[in-house]
Amino acid sequence: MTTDTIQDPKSVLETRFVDAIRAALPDLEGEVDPLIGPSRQPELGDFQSNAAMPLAKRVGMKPRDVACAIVEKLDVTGIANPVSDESIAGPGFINISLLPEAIGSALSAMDDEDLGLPAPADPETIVVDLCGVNLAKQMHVGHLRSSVIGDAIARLKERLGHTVIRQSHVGDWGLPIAMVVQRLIELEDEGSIDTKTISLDELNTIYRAAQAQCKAEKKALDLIERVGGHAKAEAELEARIEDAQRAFKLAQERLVKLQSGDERSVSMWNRVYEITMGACLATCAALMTNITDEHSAGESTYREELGPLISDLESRGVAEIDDGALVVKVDGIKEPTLVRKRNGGYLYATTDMAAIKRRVQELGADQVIYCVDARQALHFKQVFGAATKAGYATKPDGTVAHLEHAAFGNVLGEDNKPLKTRSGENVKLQDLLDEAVVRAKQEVDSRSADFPEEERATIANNIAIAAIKYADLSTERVKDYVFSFDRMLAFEGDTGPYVLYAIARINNLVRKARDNGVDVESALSSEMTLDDPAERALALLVLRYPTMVRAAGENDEPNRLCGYLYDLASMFAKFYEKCPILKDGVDEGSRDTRLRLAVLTKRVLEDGCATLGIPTVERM
RNA sequence: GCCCCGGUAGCUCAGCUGGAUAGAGCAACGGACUUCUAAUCCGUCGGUCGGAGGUUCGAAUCCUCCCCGGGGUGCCA
Repeated sequence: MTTDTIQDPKSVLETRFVDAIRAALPDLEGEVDPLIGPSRQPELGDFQSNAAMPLAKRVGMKPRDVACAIVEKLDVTGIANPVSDESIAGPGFINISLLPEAIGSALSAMDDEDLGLPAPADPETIVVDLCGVNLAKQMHVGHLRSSVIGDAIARLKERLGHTVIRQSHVGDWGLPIAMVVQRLIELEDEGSIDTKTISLDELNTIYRAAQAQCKAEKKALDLIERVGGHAKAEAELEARIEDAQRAFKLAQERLVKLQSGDERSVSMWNRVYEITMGACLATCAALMTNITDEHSAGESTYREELGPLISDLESRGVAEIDDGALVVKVDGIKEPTLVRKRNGGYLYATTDMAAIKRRVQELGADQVIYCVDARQALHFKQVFGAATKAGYATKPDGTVAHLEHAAFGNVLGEDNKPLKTRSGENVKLQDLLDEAVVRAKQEVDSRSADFPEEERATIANNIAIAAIKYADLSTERVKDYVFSFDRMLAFEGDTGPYVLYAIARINNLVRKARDNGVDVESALSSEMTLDDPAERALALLVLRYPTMVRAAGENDEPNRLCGYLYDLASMFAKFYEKCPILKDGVDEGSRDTRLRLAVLTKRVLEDGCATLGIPTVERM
């Protein structure tokens, strides 16, 4: 960047204001925040400083007098219109109107490869835990959020220049999996299934049957306990219990075989793994998330590490025996973290501690972000506390990694209850995607009948995925949200398709300009002079992009960037209505400025979508 | 019982971490298409920001208590 290009107006104003405040209040000690932000009232200016009010308290003056003193010392040469007492409003807001050429040169400065977001000098290594499917189970809407939000957070961190390692903590180990493996082996021996061709749906059915069997036992035992050994109840349930207990015992034995590397058990487990991951990773691909096999880090991969980890906790006195179980007690957390059951078995907290150890000490994470359901809040609080206490979150250089649970809420149906099918089952994620694509295709077919069939299919697919992801990303993460095809695909208002439409319009504009013989390349490097209010408003919003990406990325809040992209698309639509570009009577200067502004807007929209993992379309 | 998270327009949601008159979309009503793509734009209607106190120049935002909804709470994951 050359010295004569003007930086981001906000940071320039911040420097100027700090200088003015120092000059106006020479006795002031401590930090000074000029509190510069976009104007709340665009008719009064482009930016405002709210610094006078808090400063007034510190120096014991009236806010307005402080504002006057600041204005007197403020030098905005080269960036904004001169300020005076007229610029002060209300209790002491100072309004600033930028010079058109200052906006123009700031835009030119931003119009480079990285769109005003250069790579940081000290990038971090960040592990993002996402997706987290379970063997023998389909992906459902819960995985939608973990995958879509997790991938968006990962992309945001990548966009900020950090090194991201995605980790899918696949539920691929433990008794439930052993039950499926056991059942499959039985069914194979009976000759009633062919494991070479079995589908994930069939596996899922077997999984549920195995689970139900386990639950039947527990329910029966509970019932007997309640009726106090009633002879009739016992007789009625005896057979079922016996059956369930036998299955349970066989599953436990199967788990031991699996753990000891028994050939048939392991090969069946491998088959279950292949089938599940094949289907789930295909869905991840359909969702256009960057989640592949290389990101899978199943619970099974930690199994050899759990024993040594427990020994370590015990020998160093980090964990203690409590009522027969091994627990880690952490100051400030009432509930101790259980890491070993009375019967010697390990728990999910044990595996999660091993995961933290690996992620921090082997993968070198400065930060580990868990994109997991909000109901796990206490679990992660416990695990983070226990792992930190044990030193597993400490890197070899002695720094302690930041562990964070990026929690998300439920996906609800239109009845405001967790989304289920009519028969009360979890909605399969793939079914959800398929339906969205079908609906989008109908819309594209009717609106763009002249496009080739193959292109319409691609457009429909991208619009559907964009609609689903935008809907999932645009609300506050921790809140539940209501899933509605009609709303997200309505193509009206605050939706993914609306943002894509703005991009498509700009592409069309450029295409048309070329057709009209406009020298687009030279227009895109022309001097920009912004006169019209709609141009200025759009330009100022474009300039906020780097700040918005940082805010969204640093706080793990993709919804902020979503909101910005909608605002930008909306502002473009207003600009597009008010500022003709290729129409007759537009002088070349305005045309080139507007064309360049439109194309820069498009680049920001596309970059923002890419940063969130939202696909775009060339035309629609 | 204790802990966590929510409560903003009829509906679905924002609200830039304490700033000026609380904003969008949908729904309702009224306008703008031989058009640089109307999947758009403009206007009207719609609010005791769950309630009550408090903190201060200023509170949807911070602190306390209460009400409502959801979730969690030691040997499942």
